[in-house]
Amino acid sequence: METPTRLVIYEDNPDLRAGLSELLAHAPGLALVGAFGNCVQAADDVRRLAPDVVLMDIDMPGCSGIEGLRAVKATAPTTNVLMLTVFEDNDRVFESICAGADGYLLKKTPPARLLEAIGEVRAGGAPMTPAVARQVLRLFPKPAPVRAAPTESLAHLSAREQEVLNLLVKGYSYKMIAADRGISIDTVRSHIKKIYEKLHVRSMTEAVSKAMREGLA
Amino acid sequence: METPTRLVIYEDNPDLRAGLSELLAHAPGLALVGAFGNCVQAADDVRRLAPDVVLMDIDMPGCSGIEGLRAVKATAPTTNVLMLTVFEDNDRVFESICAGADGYLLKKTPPARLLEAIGEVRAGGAPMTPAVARQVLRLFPKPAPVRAAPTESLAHLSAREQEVLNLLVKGYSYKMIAADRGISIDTVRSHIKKIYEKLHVRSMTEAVSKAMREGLA
DNA sequence: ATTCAGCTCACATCATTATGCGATACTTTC
DNA sequence: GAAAGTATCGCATAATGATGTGAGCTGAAT
Repeated sequence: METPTRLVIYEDNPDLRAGLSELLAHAPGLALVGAFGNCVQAADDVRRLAPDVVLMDIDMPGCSGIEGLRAVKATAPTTNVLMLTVFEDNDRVFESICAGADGYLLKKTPPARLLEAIGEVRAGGAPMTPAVARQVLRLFPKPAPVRAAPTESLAHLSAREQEVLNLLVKGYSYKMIAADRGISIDTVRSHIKKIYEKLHVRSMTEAVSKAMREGLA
Repeated sequence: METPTRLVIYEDNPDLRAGLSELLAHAPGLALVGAFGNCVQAADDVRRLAPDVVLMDIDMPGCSGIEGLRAVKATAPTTNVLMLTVFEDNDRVFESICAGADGYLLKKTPPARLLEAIGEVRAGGAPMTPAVARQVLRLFPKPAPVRAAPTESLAHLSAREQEVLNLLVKGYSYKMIAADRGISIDTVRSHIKKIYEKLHVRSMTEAVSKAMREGLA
């Protein structure tokens, strides 16, 4: 490790930025070459400073970290970008991943782990907080194979209810479900009523939409 | 955490199985309730032993760990399954994820980290070796373009029709769509009729299901 | 032994959807 | 300039869905 890893930080909170800079500037094998409070000039910064790794806060006012991520990746695709966030927000995890983030850490990550993560990403890994990793797995499109581990809300459904919901997703009507399962249409009604309660929806369409979004693809 | 975490191990190598058992049997907060050399009876084992967490070796002769994973998830979807492997093989990572694995660790993972991972998965996380995480991320951006280009059938819809279909997917009723777009409910009917013709469906649910499958996620 | 959750069924009533038929008007295309 | 496609609206009827209330049966959990 002769040449140190060139590092750039984006973090809007001045205190936190100072803290991170302090920590990382003196770490062996690292060279902190820039620390910014916003990422409006990210493309420029990256071109000029040629960092190996970028730490990008995702929750920044004005220009969000995701835009910053896109700018960095558009300018220098090989730069490794680690996203930092306080939230485990589903949407942003997804967006970040689609935009090519190389890792995703919560801000509460201890400093030692942060240094470790920088090493890992340089070694071709993708450091992730386990909680985030779980979300990533959930987001994962589940094509042909057997689906398992339905999402939370879907998990409260009884076996029969999940069965009925599956048929709804296939476009079955009450009548068809009753015929298919050999039960009365009133029983189907009963199941569907419970499904609605549990999923907090009020129509078949909502139920189908929710079910598919939550993994019953 | 009064009740210990019930644990089951699948690992074909007797030495390694013994080692793991030794390690985990005496760990605080853990109760090792089973250790098997193959997973042909996985469904049965899980039903009988009701484990909270399963450690599944992915490289087993006869019945692969992925089949074991599927069996476990099919029998008890809430059981957390951690996959263990020596290889960072892309296909198997992918298959495991699709089958609902809750974590993915390399066998060279130090024992301490393994214990940590069990805790993490119980806490709703998805522990992953960084190298595996990277692969998972790589698998991601690819499905995205698929979604970006709506399938043929969806493309035949006029702008207005796609608009209406989008609202259907959000769970809107005819009435709500009419209000939202400032058009009469009969116009909504008219649009929806055409949508049905073009998509070859006969109900809102079918339309929603088809729309979501074909990219309107 | 009792409670509780899930599965089953019934009846009633109102709201919403599905479908057919028809009409006017505007654009784009041939 | 006619034809084709889109967007708009109206009316009517039959089918389906949404919701409430109530109730018997089972098996698992306490």
